[in-house]
Amino acid sequence: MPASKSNKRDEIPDRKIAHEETYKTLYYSIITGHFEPGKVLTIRGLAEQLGCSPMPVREAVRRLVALGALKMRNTRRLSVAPMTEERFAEIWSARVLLEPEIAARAMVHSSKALIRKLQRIDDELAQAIERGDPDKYSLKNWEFHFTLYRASACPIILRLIESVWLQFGPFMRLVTGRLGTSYVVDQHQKAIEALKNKDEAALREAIRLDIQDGMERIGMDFRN
Amino acid sequence: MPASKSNKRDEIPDRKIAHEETYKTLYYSIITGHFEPGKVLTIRGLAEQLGCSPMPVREAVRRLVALGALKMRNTRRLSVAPMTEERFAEIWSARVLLEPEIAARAMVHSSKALIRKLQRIDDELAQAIERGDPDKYSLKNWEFHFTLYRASACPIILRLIESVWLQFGPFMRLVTGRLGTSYVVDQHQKAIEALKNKDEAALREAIRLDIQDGMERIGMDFRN
DNA sequence: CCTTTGATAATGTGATCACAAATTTGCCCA
DNA sequence: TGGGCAAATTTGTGATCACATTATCAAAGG
Repeated sequence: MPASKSNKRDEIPDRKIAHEETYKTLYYSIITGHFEPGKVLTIRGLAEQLGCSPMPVREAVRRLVALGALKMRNTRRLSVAPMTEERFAEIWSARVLLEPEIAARAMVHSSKALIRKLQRIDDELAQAIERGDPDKYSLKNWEFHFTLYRASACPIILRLIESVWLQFGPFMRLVTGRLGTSYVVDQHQKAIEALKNKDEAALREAIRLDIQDGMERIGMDFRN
Repeated sequence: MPASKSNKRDEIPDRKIAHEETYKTLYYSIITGHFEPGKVLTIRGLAEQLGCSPMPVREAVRRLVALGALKMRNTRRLSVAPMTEERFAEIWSARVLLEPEIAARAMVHSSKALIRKLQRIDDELAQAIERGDPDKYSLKNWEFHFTLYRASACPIILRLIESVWLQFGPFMRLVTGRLGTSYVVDQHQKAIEALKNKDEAALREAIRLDIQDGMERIGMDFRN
């Protein structure tokens, strides 16, 4: 403990807190589409599944309800947020509103290291598509977007986008099943190119089209 | 219980749930600026203050942390979200991004009843300014915006805006003190006019300017 | 065979207790 | 008088129990 006045910042690595770990587990499960929309959950059930007491699950669930990922009905029934056509359209709008903007802000802080990282993630994503691995596809797609968005250094807007992703994540489960049946232009590559060229308009457009492609593919499944 | 098949919808009025009531209480306190940014809070302290056990407070706090209103440091220290210049600028951006958009969507569902309601709220707001009542001013300003935004029938985007307001709410406390010292153009009236005329561009601009006025007044206090 | 109606099981909620970690206090020493 | 160290308090976290309410399901009734 060299400095006493400047070291008041709490930079403790990260203690293992059960409800935090529980939250992360549920977070990734939801955002990569492992939960079916509307699926009924129970706190005790999740606790047993995760090997902990109901207490940490209660707190993690409360956070996810606050973000709109889960829904707690007034009949004391917990479920994954269901999807309706209205919700779907609104999520789409919110994504188009927020994500091109944060991508543009990320470009300011762009670096060669970031571009390499994004390229590597997109390579792995392409592999996942080839191999027909929907779980890995979802994960890598999430990684690509949030690696880019995090570079923006806009934590508040990032949190808003996280909330939106948590709400349509369960819906991706329905689309990942028919992965690879329809070829899509790789907007991620266009985004990387735009980053290299420092072309903000092109980046915004690439993100917007990527959202459109993804949501249209989900939307196909939605109307059945 | 007349219909059995159609009445499966759970329209139970609203049971009194302690942690829900606690959340609402804290929500209004934060969003109307009753809490100082960075102020240290304790779960037990709030529980005693609200006259309940720590349990409901824990759940309410967890929700508010998820929305960015409160901050839980890894040293187990709970506080109102502090403010920095970067956070302030980002909140401003998020507001300009989201609020004119949702206002425009509200115009589609606009009605004479809505316009009357907004006019009444703005009258009360003007009274609050005259009387130098900062608490009522904050409340009525919140009422005005969210009454308008709720009319958009966009619950997801509305939740995002709620999250943003919860994050700059505590900061309003610093500005409401010098209420009335500087005259500002009433952008609310321009917004109401735009609603009457179904002029989307004018409504967007009124909301944008209202945000700008408000944030600039807050920003003045911020740099001292 | 379908609907209704009991009883039974399961669930979210709230309270209380135990504990480790962090903060605060108070004392001592230079 | 000022700064550092250790005791004592406070705090968030996790577990467990009790309870009102809701969902589940089998049996009775039409």
